[in-house]
Amino acid sequence: MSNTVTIMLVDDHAIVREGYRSLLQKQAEFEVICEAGDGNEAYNHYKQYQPDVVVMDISLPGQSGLKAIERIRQYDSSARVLVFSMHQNPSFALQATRAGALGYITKSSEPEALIRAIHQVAQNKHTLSADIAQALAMEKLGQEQSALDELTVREFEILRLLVDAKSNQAIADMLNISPKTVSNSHYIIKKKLGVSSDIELTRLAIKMNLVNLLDLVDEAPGSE
Amino acid sequence: MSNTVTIMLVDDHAIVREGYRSLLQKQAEFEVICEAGDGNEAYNHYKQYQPDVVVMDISLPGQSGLKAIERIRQYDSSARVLVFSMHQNPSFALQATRAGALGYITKSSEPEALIRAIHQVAQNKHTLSADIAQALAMEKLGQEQSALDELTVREFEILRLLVDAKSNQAIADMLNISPKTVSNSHYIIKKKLGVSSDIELTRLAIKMNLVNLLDLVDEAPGSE
DNA sequence: TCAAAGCTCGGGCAAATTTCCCGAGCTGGA
DNA sequence: TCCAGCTCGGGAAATTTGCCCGAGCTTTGA
Repeated sequence: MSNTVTIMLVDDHAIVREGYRSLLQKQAEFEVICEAGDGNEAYNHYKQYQPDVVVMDISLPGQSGLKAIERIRQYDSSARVLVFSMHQNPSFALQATRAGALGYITKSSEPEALIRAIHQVAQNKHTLSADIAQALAMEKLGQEQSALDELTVREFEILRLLVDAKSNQAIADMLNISPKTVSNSHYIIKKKLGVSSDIELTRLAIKMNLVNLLDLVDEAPGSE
Repeated sequence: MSNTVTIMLVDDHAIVREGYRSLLQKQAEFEVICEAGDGNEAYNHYKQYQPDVVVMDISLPGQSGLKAIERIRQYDSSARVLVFSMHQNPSFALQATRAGALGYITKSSEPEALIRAIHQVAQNKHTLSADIAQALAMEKLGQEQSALDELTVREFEILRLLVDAKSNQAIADMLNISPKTVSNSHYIIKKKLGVSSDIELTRLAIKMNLVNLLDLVDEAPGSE
């Protein structure tokens, strides 16, 4: 039997992809057959190359990685996606699995953990990195359920764009929905999260690690 | 003469380091002789291994990577540090060079750019990735001033209360003015600061250090 | 001392947005 | 098949924003 696992890497940074590619290629049983820099490309490449496993960073700029997972899973309901993210917030893991990811592993993990996780996912098994599993367990115990989990996948996605200071129109264009829907979602999100102003919303988002504080200082120069 | 360039990698994510190591080792003339996961370790390892070039992600959690650069340069004023960061904000590059870095390159760059940059830095030459150079030039043209100085004292005061997520009515009571005045000021402030939504306003305020980030994290529900 | 300039405060009012409710069209179970 | 829940957006009232205005200050400087 062939043990080779074909892999697609999705990350918006070319160098980062290159690094992972090098790392993964050391494992004889892995073969990185394609890469993508955004959600759209990921979807198209998936159809084209049919990798066994998709290793994806969901924090893609612009088009959400979550959406890409959904689309890929829609196209191929047996697609195996491993989310590989810098976010240690369990809510991200939750949203990712809701979107159809089989595994979620943080970049803080050991390299071996990534290797292991890919093997797991290749065998269609769920996998979570230790830190996330722990955090999730704590959350379950503590009942301190993050209000973020109340949000649907779509709402979560919209929230991320909102707190990224994108306009309703821009979000609407990005998600191919009406600005009115964005505005409605904005309202629902605030309601679910129990905040009454955008300022509170932004603070909450930062508190919840939905906003990378370092990005704040970043304010990309040529964006939009 | 020996063309080999010895390198220390500094990044808080082990997997990421592993990836870069794989990538760099492909170049025969590079040798990664040590790694560090935080600023302290970077400093100690530098003293111990004396690498030719330090390739460092400054976005380390906790102690800043900038601080580490300063310490390393203090110990060895001829240390050659290449900052390798996800941040496209030129001010990061500025801060990095102030701290003593010889080069600054973003993760969005091509892998070859990283290789080239390491060579440059090894030869004690300055280097900037193209995107940063461009952004810096733009900024010079754009004359980005501290917009906060435009605000009157009163406006500044109101701004601080606003981004503290206080309601118009609460602020009005606090300052003994009408909510309408608060609302007017709110508008004027946004206008002066050149933002169009409260989300942008909040982000800006955080960027400008008007908001105590510790306060934000403080009330966090399920963390720690 | 008077005028000019600038701040603070708030009224007015049209335009825009938010808030809340509603129904339609899916989809994934039970 | 039916139910539940998600997504999407229309409608309409309530609220806020955007912009302009003028009235009282206080400060500055000729």
